[in-house]
Amino acid sequence: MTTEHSPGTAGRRAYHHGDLRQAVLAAALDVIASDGPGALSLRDLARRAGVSHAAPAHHFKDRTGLLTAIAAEGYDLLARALADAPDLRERGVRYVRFAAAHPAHFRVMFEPALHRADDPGLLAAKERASAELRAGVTDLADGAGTDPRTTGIAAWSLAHGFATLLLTHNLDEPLAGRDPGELFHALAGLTFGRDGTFNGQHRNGI
Amino acid sequence: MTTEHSPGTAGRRAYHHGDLRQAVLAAALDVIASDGPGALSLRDLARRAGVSHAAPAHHFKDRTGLLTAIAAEGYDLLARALADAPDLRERGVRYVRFAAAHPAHFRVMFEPALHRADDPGLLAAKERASAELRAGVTDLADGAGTDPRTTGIAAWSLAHGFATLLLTHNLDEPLAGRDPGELFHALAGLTFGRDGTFNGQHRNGI
DNA sequence: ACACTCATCTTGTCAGTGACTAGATTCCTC
DNA sequence: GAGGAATCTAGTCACTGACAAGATGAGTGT
Repeated sequence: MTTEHSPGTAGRRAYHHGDLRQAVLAAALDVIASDGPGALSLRDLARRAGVSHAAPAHHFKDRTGLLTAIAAEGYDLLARALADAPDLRERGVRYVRFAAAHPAHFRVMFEPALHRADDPGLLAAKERASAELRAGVTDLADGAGTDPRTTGIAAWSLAHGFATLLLTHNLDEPLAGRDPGELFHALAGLTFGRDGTFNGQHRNGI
Repeated sequence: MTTEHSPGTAGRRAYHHGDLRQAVLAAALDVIASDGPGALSLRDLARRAGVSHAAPAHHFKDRTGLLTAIAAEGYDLLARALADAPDLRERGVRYVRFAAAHPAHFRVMFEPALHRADDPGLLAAKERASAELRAGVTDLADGAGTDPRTTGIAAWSLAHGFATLLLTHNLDEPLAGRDPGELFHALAGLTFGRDGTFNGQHRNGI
């Protein structure tokens, strides 16, 4: 239960948890993924970790601090997941896979009311993820006359909408157990070409 | 403040509020739209309406009941907003406009953890909205060999993602005060043809 | 006018929660 | 091994959601 940080004190409950921050984060992700951020209780997380009710506050200041840390971690994971994607379509697939693999992070990231918007760590991670998203679109700025900005919003909307509907169980029936990434890959083929450009550009370019 | 239900008792505070249900609903939508569902407090809503802290419970049973009522009302409003749309593209625009006009409803609708999933009223309203969404896609089932089901998910994802990003303030900068509906109209033109079919169908059909 | 019933609202209460404070314990570094 | 910083405990306060019991008023039939 409580991790013993020193072998010598085996049997006696350690005063220090060892890695309370990680334990609280992990428990919080569990709760959020299954019951949403509203079901989060700092005292419950403390109980799960086997520490007093006020212990988590030292690591995260308050509830908002915990959620801010989760959001920042989420943006960081997303940025890393998107890096080095070959084209826009694959980037979208990775976006969807990220949401499926880290549902708690994803939900908290896109609920601004939950975190401290001016947190430096959050802002930095968000900027990294944002840069990765933008990078995916500039690849196709060489195309026809369509505004790349608008195109980027379209691509982001498609992936984000799919991910959101997935997490809110609105695609459970159509998926029927299939891999969400595969379905999105197929679906993106209807709107994006294999080379990562919009079909509309080709059509307009003819 | 408190509506007097009888002219004779003017000046004396009425024992009955008059329309507490509507007052609580309206206040709840205000709070949710500005600070999210997590900031909802039944006692605060009661205070705003000028009634005792337990009065709202009679109308909504509990917190979940209140949110379920909001979700049901939202699905009902959405179904009505989508009805009689000329084509899929316009249906998408209306979907986005609905989210912008009823942000609180929209947020609660797509957070299943907040409502009682087996509520009959909710299920009925949800089915009405779902039927309207499906109706928009069957219009283009006459097209080429692409799976209409997949096409429907793509269209829904695009509109839903745009709406979600809009409400989470991720499109504030690109929009810069412009009408979200207009931007989505333009954006949908990149993926849907003017007649409400996917560009990809034409391309494949050539 | 009267009794009956039901919906609505009030008052009182309970356990659980987030935030804060002061103090105890342990770790780390010099 | 001493001092300081990090981590955790214990106690408290205001607030919240949920529940129960009772008060008030509206509507209805006679």
